[in-house]
Amino acid sequence: MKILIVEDEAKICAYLQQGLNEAGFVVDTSRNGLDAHHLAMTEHYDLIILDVMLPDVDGWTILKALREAGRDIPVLFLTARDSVDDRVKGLELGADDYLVKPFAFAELLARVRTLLRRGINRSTETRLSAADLELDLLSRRVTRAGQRVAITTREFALLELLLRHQNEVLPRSLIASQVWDMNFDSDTNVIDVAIRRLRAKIDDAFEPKLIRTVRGMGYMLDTSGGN
Amino acid sequence: MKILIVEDEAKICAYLQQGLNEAGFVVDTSRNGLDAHHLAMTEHYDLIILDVMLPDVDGWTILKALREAGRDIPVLFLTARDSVDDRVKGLELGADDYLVKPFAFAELLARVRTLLRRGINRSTETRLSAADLELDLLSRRVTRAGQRVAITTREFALLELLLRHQNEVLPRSLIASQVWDMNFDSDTNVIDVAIRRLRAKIDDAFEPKLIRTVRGMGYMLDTSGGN
DNA sequence: GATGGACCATGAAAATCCTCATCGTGGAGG
DNA sequence: CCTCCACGATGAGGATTTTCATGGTCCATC
Repeated sequence: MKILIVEDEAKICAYLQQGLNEAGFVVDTSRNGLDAHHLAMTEHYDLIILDVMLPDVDGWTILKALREAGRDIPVLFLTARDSVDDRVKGLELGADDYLVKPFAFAELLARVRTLLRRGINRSTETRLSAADLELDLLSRRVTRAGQRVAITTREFALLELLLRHQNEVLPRSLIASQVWDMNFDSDTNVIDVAIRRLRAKIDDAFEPKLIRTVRGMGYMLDTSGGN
Repeated sequence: MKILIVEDEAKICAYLQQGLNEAGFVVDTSRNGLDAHHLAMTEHYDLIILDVMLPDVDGWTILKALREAGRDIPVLFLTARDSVDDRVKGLELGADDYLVKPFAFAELLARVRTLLRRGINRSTETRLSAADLELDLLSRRVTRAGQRVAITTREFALLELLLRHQNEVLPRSLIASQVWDMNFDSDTNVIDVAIRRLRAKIDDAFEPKLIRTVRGMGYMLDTSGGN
């Protein structure tokens, strides 16, 4: 599997390359948009990791050019934490996933694998939702019944996981591995507490309750309205 | 590469197995000490991951038996956070590394790889030290000039990294990748702050200063006493 | 239907961590 | 030698996360 990394910051670029190499991928890198575009048009890549902020041409432009040239390579966007609105437009151009800096390498790797596994692109997921709960992956914004809800990083990760597996029971161990990097400490209740915080924010003041406890199993995001 | 996991807690066992499988290892598991011993004696493994707390025979006994039978398989111990003194003895029996629960999977994987890479066992590292600074890997205890110093998880990870690479300059990016799971946010000073906290604990009140800043490069643990 | 135990919920406190603003300092270039 | 600038140090503040203690609830068993 061959991956092209387009990222101007040398350190980040080097570490992504190293990390992905160690994970068994062949990796090319480009530090600017023009070379990136050229490479993407001439070489064959299974995936492109594309920083939006580049010194010359920005990421969207490159993506757009690729798509217009009929190239259906999966693209994983790297975006900076701020400057939200700007970015939305880019993702609408056909990126396949996004990642907001800063991020853990494990996270990147997981997404890379997902993208590669599902083959050619499956169009952008900008938001997830269940009932009247909406979660905007790009801006990391959450609304319930139209109301904006403030949410922290961990809470977001947890909620995203729940939403990506609606109506599936998620065992604690799975949650721990996804949201806490597989930190399975049998005698801690971090997850319970995190669920509690999440409920306080998105369920306490609303109906129907979305987060359901499945005794002895774990938690699930239940859209059936309770039955 | 074939690994044997000996761990009684089903969840942990399953997740280790899954994780290591995905990382490309062949994995057998055992939920108790007797089977584990039997497997280790009959099958060929490149590494054994061994929980000390088992329902029947404890980890040390198994390790001891293996060593006495002349089996030089690398062993990675999993220990619980508490009950410190008990454990020290086990490690003296010839385990090759240890890991204190809870731990991140990334950490486990790193150690597994290290152990496999360096081939047959290289005897236990129970503690690291530099000048009058001592760090007990098992109990996660730190002393400077004989005085016990309280330390947090992150601080410990950072200090361990510095100690494992004494007199080498560690670039920020490397530190970020090791201590923060490759969380490279170019404009944050988490590392600086963490170094600050560490210095406050192990350097401020002592001489010589061990943590040295290498301008433009990073930090290093310097045992040369400053020159 | 009572009892006990495992499992979960919850609030509050404590620990830890990160951000931010400001200050200090070393070194290059004048 | 002086000035300026980039880089690092530092303290304070706040946000987040974790721990802990307690209380509630479900369910198996008697």
